[in-house]
Amino acid sequence: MLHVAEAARVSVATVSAYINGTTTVSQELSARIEQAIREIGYKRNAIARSLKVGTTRTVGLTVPHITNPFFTDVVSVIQQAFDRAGYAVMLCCTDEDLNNQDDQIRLLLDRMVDGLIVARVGDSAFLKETVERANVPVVLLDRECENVDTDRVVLDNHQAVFEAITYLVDLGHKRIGYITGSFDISPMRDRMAGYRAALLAAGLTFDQSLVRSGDLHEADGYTAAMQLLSLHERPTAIFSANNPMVVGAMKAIRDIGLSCPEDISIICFDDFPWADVFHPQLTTIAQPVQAIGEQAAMLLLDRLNGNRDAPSRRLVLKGRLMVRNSCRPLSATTGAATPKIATSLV
Amino acid sequence: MLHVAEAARVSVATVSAYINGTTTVSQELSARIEQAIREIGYKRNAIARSLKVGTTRTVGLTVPHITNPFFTDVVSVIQQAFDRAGYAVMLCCTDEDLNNQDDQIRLLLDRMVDGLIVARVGDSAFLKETVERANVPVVLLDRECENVDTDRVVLDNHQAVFEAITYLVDLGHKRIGYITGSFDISPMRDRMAGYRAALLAAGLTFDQSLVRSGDLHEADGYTAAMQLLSLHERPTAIFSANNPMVVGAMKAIRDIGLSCPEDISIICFDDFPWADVFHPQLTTIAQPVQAIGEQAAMLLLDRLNGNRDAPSRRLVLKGRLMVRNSCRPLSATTGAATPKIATSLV
DNA sequence: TTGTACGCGTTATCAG
DNA sequence: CTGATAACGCGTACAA
Repeated sequence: MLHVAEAARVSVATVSAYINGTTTVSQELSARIEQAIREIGYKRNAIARSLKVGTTRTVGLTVPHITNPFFTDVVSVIQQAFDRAGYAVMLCCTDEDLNNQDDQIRLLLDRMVDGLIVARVGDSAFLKETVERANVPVVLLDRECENVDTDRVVLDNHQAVFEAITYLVDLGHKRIGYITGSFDISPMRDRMAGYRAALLAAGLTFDQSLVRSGDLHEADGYTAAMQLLSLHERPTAIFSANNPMVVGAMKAIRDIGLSCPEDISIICFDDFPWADVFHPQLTTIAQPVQAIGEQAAMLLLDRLNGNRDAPSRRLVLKGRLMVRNSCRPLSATTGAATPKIATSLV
Repeated sequence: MLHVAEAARVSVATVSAYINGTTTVSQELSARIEQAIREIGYKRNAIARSLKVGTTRTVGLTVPHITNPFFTDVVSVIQQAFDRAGYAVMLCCTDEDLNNQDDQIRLLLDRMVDGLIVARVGDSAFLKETVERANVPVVLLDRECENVDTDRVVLDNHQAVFEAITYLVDLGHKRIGYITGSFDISPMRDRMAGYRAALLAAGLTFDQSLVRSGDLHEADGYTAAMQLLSLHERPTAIFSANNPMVVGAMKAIRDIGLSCPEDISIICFDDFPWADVFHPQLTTIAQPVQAIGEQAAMLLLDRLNGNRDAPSRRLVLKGRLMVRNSCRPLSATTGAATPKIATSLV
């Protein structure tokens, strides 16, 4: 900028005023400055600017795994929204690890991000502290954080799973396997609650042996499904609480020599682009990823635009059951009666 | 830092020296500083530091679409690599738009990123200029940029497609439809060249009417496949030059009442996690995403670590044909003979 | 309308 | 081993 000022034979203050439009600069000087800028190829240094004005026009975004199609989509939408608003976004993946998350948030804060969107993992005291002490707005995504008072956008997980399980029950299924992640994140708790509520509403009893817990990865889904399918009294349907795990479950079904939906019905949480192209066309619970991403961005942008003192907002969106063809009526399920026989033998 | 200095009754210079280990600080002062830091909860301001030292420990990454599974994976790997190295990464999606790309690179440069990884779109004079003028190291990813002298990691697209088409030819296919993106990016040119070379090697003649061009999106694949399948002399196999377009192609096949692999064989570029779980299990060309991401990160990190003057490096990796069950011998293809009849009628 | 002087938080230099 | 001071590049009172 100094160079520009010299080349244009004006002061740096004038150049700054011209660039930021703070005050009107005379035609003549404007022209000289404009030319000098072009000649020098001057670019304003955003870092120096940030140091002065205390804002970086950069936000931080942390998600567990970007390869999980749900997060892929949400990240994509959020990125676009901030791009439009002239913000850069720093992306971090926690890999479901609390220490990573804390480190990354620290990293982001050190770099003076103006705001943070986090799909948290675990119960982070540090995150809570950040929300309360650091003066950067934080919006929580997908996963609740009960003891933290800040903006958030979440799904009505209970309702979504209730609907899905009820659909299965209406098809006649009574033994519905359930593959879940650890209950230290709210979606897993709420989804399980939806499962139990649907069972209860249908007059079915909850059977702990039909529930298998994993760590949200494909391999965990595989193991869980293997165990479920090896049960004496095999479930006739399986619900997977996330997408990567259902891939593992499908592989288990294949490896064990069964097929879907003939032998077993499948529903999973989170839709994906291929769902209605390949067979079986999976019945899924689709989250409104577009809305989720846009709302999260909107909440943060609103704070960034100055609305700091409004009480924290909680947006809860609805999932949608995408009925395709991975579920069959119990009566049409191969060996639907076998379990009964097996049971009576035991 | 000033506060810390005051609280510890030392100068800021000493605090800085202590924090950075620039010079040894006496036990006593170290203790006082340490305590002051803890009490104040002092965190070093990375922005101010960047302004002074001229480095941000942040890199920029631009890709066309993060929802394209290939880029999802590569971004994930790159993100992890830089995370390990203590760098933050700013992610931008160009949406295959040259103006977006230029804007985003400018944005990144303004923020003084230490380096750039770009899966470019179009022929950007600005990108070329950036590489030559700006003194930030740039590594090109996936897409070549002939007239730009910088590090890059690309795939041997020619060989990969040659192998895939040859596989199809060996199955007896003679009319192989080809769905491509615009030829202004190198992979599309090279893949097409591989297609033609394979045809030539097999003594088959290239038929322009079997080639359809789209804009890399799912919808384009749909349109292209529809046109191909409506040809009087229908192709017996289709190759899609990327992943999103094959999803569209599969939908077209479904909507037109055909099925894969019975009526038509399919191969597409880029593998995806579901490929071997659902039917048809798509035969694909898998790129070594892990290696691509790691190498790209490695190339940039090497420059960042001071190796600035080495001549630019070009890493070319090999794709792998993942043979599954979306391709059948021509003899086993339903209506394999029909085209001949149709032709003779015309 | 334009210019001067100062501060943002750090680090590097150099004198003590 | 420590401290004063000058940058880094920019924005902004305030004075002219």
